[in-house]
Amino acid sequence: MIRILVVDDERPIRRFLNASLSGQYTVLEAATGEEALAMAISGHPDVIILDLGLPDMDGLEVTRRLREWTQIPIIIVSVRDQEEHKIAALDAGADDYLTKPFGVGELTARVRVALRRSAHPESEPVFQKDDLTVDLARRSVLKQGQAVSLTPTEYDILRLLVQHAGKVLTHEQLIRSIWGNESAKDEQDSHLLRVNVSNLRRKLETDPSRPRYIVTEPGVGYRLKTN
Amino acid sequence: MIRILVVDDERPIRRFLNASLSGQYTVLEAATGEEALAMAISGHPDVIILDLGLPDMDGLEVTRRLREWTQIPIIIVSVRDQEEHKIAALDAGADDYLTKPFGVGELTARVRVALRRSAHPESEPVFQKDDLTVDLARRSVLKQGQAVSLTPTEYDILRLLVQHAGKVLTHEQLIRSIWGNESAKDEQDSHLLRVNVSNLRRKLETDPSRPRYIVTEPGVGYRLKTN
DNA sequence: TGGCATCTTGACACTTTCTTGAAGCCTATT
DNA sequence: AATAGGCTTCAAGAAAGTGTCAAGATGCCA
Repeated sequence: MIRILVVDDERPIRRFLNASLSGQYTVLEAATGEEALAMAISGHPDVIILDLGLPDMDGLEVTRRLREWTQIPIIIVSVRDQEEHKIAALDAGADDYLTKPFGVGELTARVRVALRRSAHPESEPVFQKDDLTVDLARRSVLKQGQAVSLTPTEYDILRLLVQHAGKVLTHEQLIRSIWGNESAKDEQDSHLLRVNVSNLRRKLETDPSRPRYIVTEPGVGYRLKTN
Repeated sequence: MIRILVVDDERPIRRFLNASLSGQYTVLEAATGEEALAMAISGHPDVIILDLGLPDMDGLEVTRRLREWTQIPIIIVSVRDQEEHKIAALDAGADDYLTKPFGVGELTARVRVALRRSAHPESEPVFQKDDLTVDLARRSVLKQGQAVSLTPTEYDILRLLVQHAGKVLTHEQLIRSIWGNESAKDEQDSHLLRVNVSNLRRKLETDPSRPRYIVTEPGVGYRLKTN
């Protein structure tokens, strides 16, 4: 049975959507952003219907957090009708945006569209090599089974490396992804990147001077070794 | 350049959409269903924006005909606001449905969503001969399965050779591509190129004095042997 | 407000790569 | 066989890139 995660803080709406969908799908529910993120991992939904107005976390943030590790279709459902909200949500990684109130028929039609496309199998969002494990879904990094605590910037770098494991990420790609799209060729940013990679290696590598995981591609960038 | 096919029978609307999109995309236009189907074949669009109200053929029919042979994303744009129209279009194979009037920002955002999804299948150009493997996507070079580390300049030369495998690259072409467009016929640069090719061969060839991969075309340039 | 973690910047040592000159090697031609 | 022109190799100083430490900023939370 196809599984749909409904995220909305208002109980009546969850009940309504549940009733509308449960005939054809297995419906999971979440009332907060944190719950949504947890359910997305444990519940293995095939589609997520997400309200933007959550009590603990903005829906946009939930979308971004999900997109750090999964391509599960996200259909935004919101009372906010302004164009900029729609654009922001779609660019944050959402697949569709429906303004409340909407017809159940249209919603299910858009769910069908999302499901039609997501027949693609995708790789596990987990990186494993030797004694290092990175689970993007859980945001956990383990070294010899021990949790490693990374700063947000360090985690961002590691996440990008994991998402492109085996491939070289150029300095520019990393800098753009982490500090924004502007800064093109700033020596200061490159330095900042090197410092962060150095810190990251100190936490992850057994011997930071001879990296096994994050290897330098001189003059180009960094790469996460897959073997 | 990414190509978008705009299908609408009203000239002003086509012009408007063309003006809105042509900054970032190549815009193709069609005014009728027949034209749309023909353009979808000949124009190789990456996205189709389709009005439902066409003079010769219903937009739904166009959608179905397109879906008989292609998965190009179709974004419906229509004045019809009733839910059953939306459902019918989405179930006919459309990816999205926007009701006129709509904001250009939202349209382009939804175009980006469509493109984001279809961007995935990337062909990875790989050069393989005997015990040498060059994977441009991963930026990896393998000799007998062993990773070979190249300097940026060496890799640049090899990349160019791989991209034109089998063909001769003149000294001038190589020098221009690697060190910039100025230096035309400088003996110093030619020497520099020879030194780098020599270093490259030392790393790649089993017997650098009798190259199997990078062969010299005397007086002309270098060539990567394909067989 | 102070404490805390993180971010940012600067300084410096270190490593790799680039560039250049010199010398030797092929190969075709006479 | 000698020669000339282009090609290859080697070596070393110059230039560029990289890693690390540590001291200010900055921002956040209690």
